[in-house]
Amino acid sequence: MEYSAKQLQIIEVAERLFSQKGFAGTSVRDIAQEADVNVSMISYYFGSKEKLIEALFQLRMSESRSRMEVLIQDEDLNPIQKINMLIDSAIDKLMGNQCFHNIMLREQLSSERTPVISDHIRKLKMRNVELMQQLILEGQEAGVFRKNIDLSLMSTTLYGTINYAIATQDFYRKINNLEDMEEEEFQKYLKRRLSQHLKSLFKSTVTNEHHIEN
Amino acid sequence: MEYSAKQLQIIEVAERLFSQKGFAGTSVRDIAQEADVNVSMISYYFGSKEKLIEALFQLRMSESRSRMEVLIQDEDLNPIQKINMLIDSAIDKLMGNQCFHNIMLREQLSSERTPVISDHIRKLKMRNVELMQQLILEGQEAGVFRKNIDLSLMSTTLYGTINYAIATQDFYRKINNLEDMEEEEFQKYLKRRLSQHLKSLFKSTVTNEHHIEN
DNA sequence: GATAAAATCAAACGATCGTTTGATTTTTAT
DNA sequence: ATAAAAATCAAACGATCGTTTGATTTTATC
Repeated sequence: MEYSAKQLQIIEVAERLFSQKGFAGTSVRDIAQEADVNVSMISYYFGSKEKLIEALFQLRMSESRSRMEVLIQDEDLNPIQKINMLIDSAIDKLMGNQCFHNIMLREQLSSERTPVISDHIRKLKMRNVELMQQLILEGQEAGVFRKNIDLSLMSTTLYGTINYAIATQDFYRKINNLEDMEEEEFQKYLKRRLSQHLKSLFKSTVTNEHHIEN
Repeated sequence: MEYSAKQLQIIEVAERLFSQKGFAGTSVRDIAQEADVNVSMISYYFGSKEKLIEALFQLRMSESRSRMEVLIQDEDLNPIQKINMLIDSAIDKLMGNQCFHNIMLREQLSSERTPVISDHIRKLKMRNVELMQQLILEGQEAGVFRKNIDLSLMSTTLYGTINYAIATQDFYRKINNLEDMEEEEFQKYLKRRLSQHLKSLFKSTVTNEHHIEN
């Protein structure tokens, strides 16, 4: 599906507003006004408000054809390096599309989801979990990773941490006295800290054998 | 503030519906119907829909007077044991009030928040972060914890992981072939796995010195 | 059991919702 | 230049929104 400049404009405004105020909390008149088009253009172009968010998902999902799948095959990288690449790739993707991933997280919190959208999300999550599973199994076979790792919870920690960090970034700014930092600089800073933090977390967890008391 | 049985009934129904469909996605008529009261009773008791969700926050926040603060002082526990207690306490709290914490997470995703509510959330998060900070500093002074730990990102990982695990629990069920498990049993199972996972994560990260390449 | 207060209700309020209509303008194709 | 197609618009549609009204019933107080 190809979209005209006007259509893309509508989609992008909708993305921002859905992210800020939620789907139900955003009216088509809000979108029309900020996108500088007539209200009726939304139904005219997309059919309905519901179809609009589906178009947004369709578009963003089609863009996310990840380069990870091929990079993962690289023989020159050791398991830890591959995991680190996966972490940075996830950080880049989520922090580079904060509005969209905010919407996606909101969708996952809802119990009344559109089948079309939840299918998209399920497929994407499946890909992510399988990717990490493949990487960790590789590391285990190479003998560098410990055996008893909860694969799906490792994914949960990766995406849960990034999502939550993005959701609470204002709070992070405040308690770390970074309120004077320029927005762009702060984004870079947060990315770097997240990267260090998650790599440290994953490396030590995945490589060290140890038992948990209690 | 004291609430009658009817008022509590309304609050509890509202909590469930806000959790399932979001605040804007839930109508006062939905709430009234499921709570088996007349629509006007919501304005009559709480003043408005907005005041209703504020009452919900007020109530749940007042209940959450954590026992952690005192248990943390226990001299007989070593730093790791205290961290483990903090983890289990967080899991219990979030998984025991999934609806409310779902709403709270949604609020944090919104940029147009009610000041009353975002104040409550900020205060709660501050408490949590300070608690973990205190524990980790204690471990560092005792010489068992490494020095370069991103304190606020440890909190982010703890709450981000639990929140995301709850949000995606259906997916977790599916990929781990647990679809036949009874709901109650699954909740216990997820709690146990989360506990093991997070304790393993924290212990290895917090105790082992190592540098991160890249 | 009379009186006041609290609770409950159906109905209606004005506002806003997503969507459609039908006329008009702009663009495209011949 | 002309006809067809696409885009744009103000206006209106019916539905639903949160809230209020005013009458009625229930409960509490003496």
